[in-house]
Amino acid sequence: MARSPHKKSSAPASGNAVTADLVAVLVAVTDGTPDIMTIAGGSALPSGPFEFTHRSLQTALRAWVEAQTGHPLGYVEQLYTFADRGRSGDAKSPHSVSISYLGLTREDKVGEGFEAHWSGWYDYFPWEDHRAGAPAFIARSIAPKLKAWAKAAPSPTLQRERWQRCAITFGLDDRDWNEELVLQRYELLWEASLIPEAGRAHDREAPIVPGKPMTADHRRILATGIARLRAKIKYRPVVFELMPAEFTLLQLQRSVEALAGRLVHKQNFRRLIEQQELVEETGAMAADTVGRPAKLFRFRHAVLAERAVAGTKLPLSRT
Amino acid sequence: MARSPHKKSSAPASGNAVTADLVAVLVAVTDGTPDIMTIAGGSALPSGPFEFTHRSLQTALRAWVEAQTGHPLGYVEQLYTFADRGRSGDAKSPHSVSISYLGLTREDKVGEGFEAHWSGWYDYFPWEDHRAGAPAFIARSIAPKLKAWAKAAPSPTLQRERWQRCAITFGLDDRDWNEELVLQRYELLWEASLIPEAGRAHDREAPIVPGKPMTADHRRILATGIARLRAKIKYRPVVFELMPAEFTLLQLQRSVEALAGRLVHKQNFRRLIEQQELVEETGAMAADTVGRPAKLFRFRHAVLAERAVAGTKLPLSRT
DNA sequence: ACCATTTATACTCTCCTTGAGCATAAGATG
DNA sequence: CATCTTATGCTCAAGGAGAGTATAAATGGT
Repeated sequence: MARSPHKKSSAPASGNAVTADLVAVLVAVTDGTPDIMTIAGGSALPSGPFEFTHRSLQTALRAWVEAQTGHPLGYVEQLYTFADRGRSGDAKSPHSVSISYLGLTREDKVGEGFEAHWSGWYDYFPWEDHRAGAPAFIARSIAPKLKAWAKAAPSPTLQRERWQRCAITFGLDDRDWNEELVLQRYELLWEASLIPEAGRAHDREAPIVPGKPMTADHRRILATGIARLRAKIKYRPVVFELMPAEFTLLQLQRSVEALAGRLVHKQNFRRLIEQQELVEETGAMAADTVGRPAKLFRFRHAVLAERAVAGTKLPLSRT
Repeated sequence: MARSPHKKSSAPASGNAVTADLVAVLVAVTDGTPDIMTIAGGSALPSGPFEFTHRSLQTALRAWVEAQTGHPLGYVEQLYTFADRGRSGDAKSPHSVSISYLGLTREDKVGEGFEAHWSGWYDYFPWEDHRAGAPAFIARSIAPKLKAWAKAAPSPTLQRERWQRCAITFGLDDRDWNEELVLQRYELLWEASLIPEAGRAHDREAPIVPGKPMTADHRRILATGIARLRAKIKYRPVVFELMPAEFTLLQLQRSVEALAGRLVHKQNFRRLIEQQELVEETGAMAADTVGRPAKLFRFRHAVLAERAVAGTKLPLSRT
């Protein structure tokens, strides 16, 4: 950076030209399955160069997604910006800045003629789904590999620190599982060379953990998006962006659980939703259900005005 | 964005070249005053083009700041990325992408020969300091102007919505003050043309609110940084990045209060800090104090390992 | 020496939230 | 009609948060 006081207009004549790319984590929930939009057979997130014909980054993203899926994006939030030095080894390759976004959409139809389609996000992060308890392969497969990695640290102190980190992020040694640590877990697995994308030559033989890989750092971006969303649903009414116009409280709960990757106490969930007046009855009842029919609710859009900025609560502890 | 699946390397030959700028919100706290680093006589945040000789954006920022102040940056976090279409009207001006960062630093010395210096952040946002209660000019000056703006809306419904928004963000009509809504307040004042930076020609005569303006959108970036920091101190032990090696609990409390812009209950503050084992006694006592001398504490760096990712609590309600 | 003042520090108390469980209602199915 | 399934209402105990009381340890003035 230069010392000169804010002189954007006097742009450097050379060397600093870059391209700007957008990368999108588009989320939808269908029948309790959280999906993300992917291209290239599920091996990449949708991405492309930013066109400066748009007013802003967000506008560009919305326009593109809406053209792609035919549906408006309910909620859009910027995630993170990286700088890439072009492909390694290829000095001619241009520098680029990648700006990633999280987008929530209600429907999961993808326009015809596009190669984009929806993939379940737990295909990429099977260890993140704790709705049926901690997946067995964490204890059976991941934990031992992490232990081996921790043991491989040069000093006993470092070994202990590594293992402590593993135990915290993966909820080992009787610790609680923290569903928000998606990115930390991914980065830990990367460091331990348990992720194919990390594949350094000398680690080719390293044992690998389940989960579908993605191009470049796309799985990391996805992890960032999931982490952000899991944190956000706890204090902002964003879940509703993923719901149909009318829904039962159980459907709402299932969506929250799908995102959080863990179950919540049903009665407490209802208590919180109702006491916050986030929803109102439509008067109708859910059709063709098993068991007692449930009331249908709709999101009270008024709350967006009442406390567009204020909080929401969900029975997911925020420790 | 293009439909092509992830082809960064096949960069567009034209039109998409941009420059990347970094903008920094650097925060330090001295004697209960939160400061930010500014240039150009306090009218701009430090910024400059990103040099691709650095490994990453964060590295570039750190290097630059350390060169500038001679001190390592304790904590760095990305804030937001904007795209600018060059200066309006100047078609030749290059497009640019501005990436803003929040940085915390312990000392507030600025290297010699630089024009950078520290400014109190409440100079720019006087309405954000509620440590001595709500500033009188909010009720006396801001609220009436906001009310006038709300009344100017075309329909009664819109008038009500506008006013509701004002009341929520500024804690009017007996609502609670929410210190995290820094950005929302700034944007509201902007919309109401009460901010010089908003200055549209036809509003030149509009009454203006106290607070020092900044170049371009720098005050908005600063608002983003303050908001982020106010939110962060509630669940991450970042305050310590701003403290000297040893401090009393009151000093720590004053720093938190300086950032949050509001007072906290002393006994409860201590209770929380101690029960979380964030600090440990140094054994020494504070010198030359008024009143009973206080024990000196230091931050327990171990907690960064123990729960690098886990939470912290402060007696600031998160409604 | 004594007192007012200032800050430090230890407890207590009450209300609210949260996590969890029990009980009952209202449908479908055989 | 018994049983299964989901919906929905209610209670209870433990912990946390907000706020107040009481006491201790220093300083400076009279």
